[in-house]
Amino acid sequence: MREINRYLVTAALPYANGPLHIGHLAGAYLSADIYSRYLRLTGQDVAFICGSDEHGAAITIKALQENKEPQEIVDTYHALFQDTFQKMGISFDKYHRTSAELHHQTSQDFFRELHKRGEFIEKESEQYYDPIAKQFLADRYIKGTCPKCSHDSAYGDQCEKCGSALSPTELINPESTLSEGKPELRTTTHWFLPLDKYEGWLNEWINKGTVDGEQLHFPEEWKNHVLGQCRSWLDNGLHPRAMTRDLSWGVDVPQEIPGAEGKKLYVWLDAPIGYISATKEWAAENDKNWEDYWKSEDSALIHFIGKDNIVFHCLIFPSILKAHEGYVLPYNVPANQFMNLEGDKISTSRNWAIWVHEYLEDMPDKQDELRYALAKNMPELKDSEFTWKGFQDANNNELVNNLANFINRVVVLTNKYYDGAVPDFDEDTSFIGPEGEESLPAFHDSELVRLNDNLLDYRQQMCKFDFRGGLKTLMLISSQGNQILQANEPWKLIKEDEEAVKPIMNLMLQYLKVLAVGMRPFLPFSADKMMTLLNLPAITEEGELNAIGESLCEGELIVPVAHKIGTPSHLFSRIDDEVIKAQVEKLEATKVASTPSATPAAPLKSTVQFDDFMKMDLRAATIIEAKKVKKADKLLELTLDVGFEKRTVVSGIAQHFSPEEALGQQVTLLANLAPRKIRGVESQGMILMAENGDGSLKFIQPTEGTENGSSIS
RNA sequence: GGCGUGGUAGCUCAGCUGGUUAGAGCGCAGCAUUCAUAAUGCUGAGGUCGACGGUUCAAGCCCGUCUCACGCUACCA
Repeated sequence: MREINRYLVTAALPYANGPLHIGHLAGAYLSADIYSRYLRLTGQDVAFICGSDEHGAAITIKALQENKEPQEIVDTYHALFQDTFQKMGISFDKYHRTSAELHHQTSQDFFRELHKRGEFIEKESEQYYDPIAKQFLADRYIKGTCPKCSHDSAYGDQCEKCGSALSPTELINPESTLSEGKPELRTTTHWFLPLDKYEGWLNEWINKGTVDGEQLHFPEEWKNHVLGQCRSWLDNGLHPRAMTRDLSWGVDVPQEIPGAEGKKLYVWLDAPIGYISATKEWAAENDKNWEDYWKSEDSALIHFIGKDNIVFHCLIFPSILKAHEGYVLPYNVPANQFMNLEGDKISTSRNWAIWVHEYLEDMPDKQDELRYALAKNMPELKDSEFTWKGFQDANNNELVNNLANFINRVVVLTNKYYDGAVPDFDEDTSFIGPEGEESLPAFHDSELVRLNDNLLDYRQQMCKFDFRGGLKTLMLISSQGNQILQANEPWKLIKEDEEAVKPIMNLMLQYLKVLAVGMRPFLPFSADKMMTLLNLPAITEEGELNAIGESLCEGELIVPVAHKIGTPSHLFSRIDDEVIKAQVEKLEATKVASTPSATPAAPLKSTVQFDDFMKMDLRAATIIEAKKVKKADKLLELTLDVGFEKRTVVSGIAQHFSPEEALGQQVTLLANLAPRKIRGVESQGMILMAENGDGSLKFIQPTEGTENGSSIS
């Protein structure tokens, strides 16, 4: 196995079209930060890299909606991200952005190299082109009449009214949203990465960790859900994947390549290369060589991501790296699952989230409290749940009552008995250990060893990405400190035998330093306060953990005798019920605010002529049979009584209505829609639905007394 | 629909390659204690380990069926 001498830690690039919520932190950033800080404490060479993902159609759309330039949108969110991460203590070595010139160059060079090597397959297809704007149009840039509901401004990929997924060529009267002109079909070329060709080595690499027999990682160290997802894809066979798009906002395909005009790199190619360009920028600023981190056999590349990104980071990006040659492949991808909030999925669109920038305003200087609550309950192996009550309990019962209180009682006693100076002691003085065990000669030494054993447990857990376990071990150290104090009762003992108190208090002070350093990855702000409290030099994350471990092993003190500590001050404070109640109410209020009236209505579509409308034949009809379409989650097969005949219609409403609910409903039918086979069933028309702001669907129903088959106009 | 991952005490979660009475933290009850932010310590009560069936001397852990949650994917005129 190769030796590892440096680590490149990445956290998923956040997409610059909305603020960060606690799910983002719990999913990738906090884990990545904890791990990076931990590695630094063990003296490792670490580059912790991230940046804003600023390209893609979604950002252009948002810009259009808000009547802004895409650059304005990404500037706003990039600034917000930077600020939020910095305030939360996420210790990126470099936080970059994909709109940076360096990134454009880097990703273009990458594409060039792959192209030169002949790794791409070129595929032609017919696509709409706007002759006025002189570019191919992404699906989202084409509007037209929905063939399903006759909604007159359906997008090329989806009709927002009826929710149908569309392909641009299906639209009636397509129109470019850029120029409002009529687009024409033209042949366009795209470059595909033939993932199917890589199946062989990917299989070996994922399942055995080897490439050409060389051990690159250990699959048994990877998380189950990560391996499972990868194997699932591999077993089902991979397919070529387009690496370019016809878009206006993104990284240009190198223009010297024939056919590149108007083409942009696919964001999923562009984004992970952002890790590379960010590393380059960092290296240039810090007198490092970026290639050491990306191209050297003794570097470990670790991607922290959420579970929705697994395939990309475990299969597609590695394929890209390998096709280019010279790059290391990921050593581990410790993807987290998702964090739910108060019993519900976190949802940006439903505004069911705790926004980190708002938290920072509402709860000033409580970054570590949030970091603790998230870390303690991180979705490392399965989805987890965040509740405000849980947050309060974790703060009050664990941070305040256990940790901060332990620290405080030690500092108070030390100041009271020894005027703040670490006491010297007779090594043969005995006392009681945390489990109430009998004291032995030189007990203090063996207690230091025990402390080190805990530290070793902690280190092992941290190495295995078991951060919750590591945090728990630290809290155990704090608990054991409380136990030792309780068992020995120095406040009583001091009246009978002053000498006997000294080894106990000395040991407790050693505990405090271990806690301060060990907690640094989780609670960076508080760890610093602890060091100040102990009047010790600030933690620089340059191998302090190793130094402590070595000393403890040898039975040496890590806080020397006679060292003068600071005066007591509280590390954490209680969070009252009212504060929690206010947050819960704020969250509940978003549920009300997200009701249809508060959701912005879909923009009006462009004007149509009367004749266009008259082309549609709308009829009243009643659903007389309804059943689920097999092998389709969203489809109901409906039989409609249209008065003069019966029709079969397949409709994508199964997730909103059960067959029983649909049965007997009178609906509006678009009767002259061209028939189409869906999942083997011919659908003769389409029923009209209204979509509310919350995404729920309602039938468009004639009032009572309407006869089936009557014409609607 | 296919594939993947999970469903363990009131709550949030651990349980390695199957092995004696299933664990932790919080909450709850009782006792002890006061140095400390009404903090701490000890003891205890709580689980048919999603359901059913199977393999085994032995299953939370293996196999099958089902169910629920989440992710990826297909479908969505």
